[in-house]
Amino acid sequence: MNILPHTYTRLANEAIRAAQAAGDLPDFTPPELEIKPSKRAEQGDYNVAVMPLAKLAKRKPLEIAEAVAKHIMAVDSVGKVEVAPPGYINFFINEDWLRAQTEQIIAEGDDLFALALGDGQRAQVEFVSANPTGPLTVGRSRGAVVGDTMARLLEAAGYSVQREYYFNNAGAQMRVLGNSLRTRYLEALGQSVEIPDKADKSKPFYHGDYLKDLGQQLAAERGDALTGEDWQPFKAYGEQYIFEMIRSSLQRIDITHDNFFNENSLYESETVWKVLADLEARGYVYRAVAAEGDEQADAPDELPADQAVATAETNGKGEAVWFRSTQFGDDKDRVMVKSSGEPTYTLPDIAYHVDKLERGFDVLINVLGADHAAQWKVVQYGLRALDQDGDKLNVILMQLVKLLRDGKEVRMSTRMGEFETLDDLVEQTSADAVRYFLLARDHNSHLNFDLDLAVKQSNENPVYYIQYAHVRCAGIFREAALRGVTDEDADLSLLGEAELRFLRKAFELGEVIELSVRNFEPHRIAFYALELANVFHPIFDGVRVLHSEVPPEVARARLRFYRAAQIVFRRTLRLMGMSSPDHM
RNA sequence: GCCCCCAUAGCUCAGUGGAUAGAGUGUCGCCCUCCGGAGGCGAAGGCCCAGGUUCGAGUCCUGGUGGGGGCACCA
Repeated sequence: MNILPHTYTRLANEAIRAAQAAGDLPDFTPPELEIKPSKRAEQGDYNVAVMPLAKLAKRKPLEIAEAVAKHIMAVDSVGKVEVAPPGYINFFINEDWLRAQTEQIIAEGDDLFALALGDGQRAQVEFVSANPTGPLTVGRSRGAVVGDTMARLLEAAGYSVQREYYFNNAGAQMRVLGNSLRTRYLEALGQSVEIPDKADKSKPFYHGDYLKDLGQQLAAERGDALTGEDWQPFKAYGEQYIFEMIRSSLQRIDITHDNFFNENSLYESETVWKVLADLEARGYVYRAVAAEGDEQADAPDELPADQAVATAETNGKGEAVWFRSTQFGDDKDRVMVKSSGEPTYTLPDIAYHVDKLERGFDVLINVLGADHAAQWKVVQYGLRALDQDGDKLNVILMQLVKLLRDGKEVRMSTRMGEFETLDDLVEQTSADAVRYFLLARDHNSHLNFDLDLAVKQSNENPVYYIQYAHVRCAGIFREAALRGVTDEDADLSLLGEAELRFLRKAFELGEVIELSVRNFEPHRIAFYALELANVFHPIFDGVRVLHSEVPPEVARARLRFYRAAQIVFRRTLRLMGMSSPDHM
């Protein structure tokens, strides 16, 4: 399907050169102009300002616009071209052409506006990537929805997309999980156990109810067979169970990953050490007690005694291996290998992205929470240090989700067991509502998820307004079938102004997909869907099909139009991972 | 203290350097006997402050103010 502003942009730029060739404009090297959608009907459907050319051409903008407009070639999709002061060229869509596009929309069906931007390139979206320590939180859910929608849009734009989930099942977190589950298991067996206080940070423990449930399940299945075991079998059991939980939660909102990547495999393949050696060979690594140039890195004397002890224990005073990330613009160098000999998460993180690039992806997208803002930069510095194309790595950095209940913020912590899960949200609203609400926000904006509103509002929120448009289309076809009315051999020239308004909006879908993909802004589709519904409903009110005063040939044309409209809504909803109901 | 993000209608938020800044929701008023009531029409109501760049700034830059996040040999 044609992306109109592309066509118009090409026409405008060709016209400038044609005007120069004809002597209507002086010779100068013109910058590429870009046609943009108009805000008002009298300004055409798309327009461009030629003011930037005024200095180069040494002419008044209006004269330039007139000279350019004169040379714009006639093509099917352009109705007329007008010039407006102080220097705009306004393009009006050819309405006959637009009416005829109804057939094109129907022909494309579920592949409506499949673009060739990606040209078969391989893209990878990494998202969710939560370690298996508990159910998915609301914040992770936002990343899940944003990541999956981004993947759908990339597919629509012609990329071959892989959805990946990165996890670590070996760290201290997982040991805490194993120990926590062990405690719950013993508790379930009736043994007296000590549950650490939630506020006591020196005794890490996962307090969530899901581990109580799991402990009981384990006790029921295995009796007291595991009482002699340490944390490890519990960790293994918990990990497996929690991954199942996460997977099924994601499935409820129609999200499936193609690949689960275990951080540990980077050690098994020794990629981690190869990357470190490579960095060292390139001179970006040094061994030191503190970062170079950091004079007050160790001043334990100034710390209170108890903290000084803790620092000595956890930090040691030995040499660590540092990455000279400051050479790439970082605030400070980063530790890659602790003095204990154990890598920090930064080293495998860089190795992981080296691995991704080695797997041949052309575009990498990571969906991360804002708390990882500093971290991904280090990864990019690492890639650059290794002479890899760090620019292939793109990040959708989401601001955090604030959950509101009774107008108050709900503080959340997985470890405290205090959080709303993705499942909670789905149960309280619906999968469609969760997807829409978590998507319909710019990633740079904080997202306030008001639970009361989401629950209470479910009868009058945008989700239903959008889906209702699809329902209404389906309804007409049900009724038409009963009355024996069909849309075969429709004369589309009978479509009126109202239908054209919708077709114009429908044509913006291609631009929305393109902008979403180009700027990694999947939220655009959510706002577009609402705009589309806003255009649709008033039209539906007036443009009737099965009405006694509507002549049969008009009814036929309108029915054809609603078939196309239904396809646009289904496609749009599908791109958001939402259902397209026929009844409500 | 340093770094990043945000500030637009009562509330929640869109807005690609271009012409007269848009939705949803809330409030108020009105409409609909035939495929709709989870509907339609209308009204009131807004770019945090101060400079700057530009032919043109909600959008870019600088400095404030207010809010969120990050600044580990944790992940």
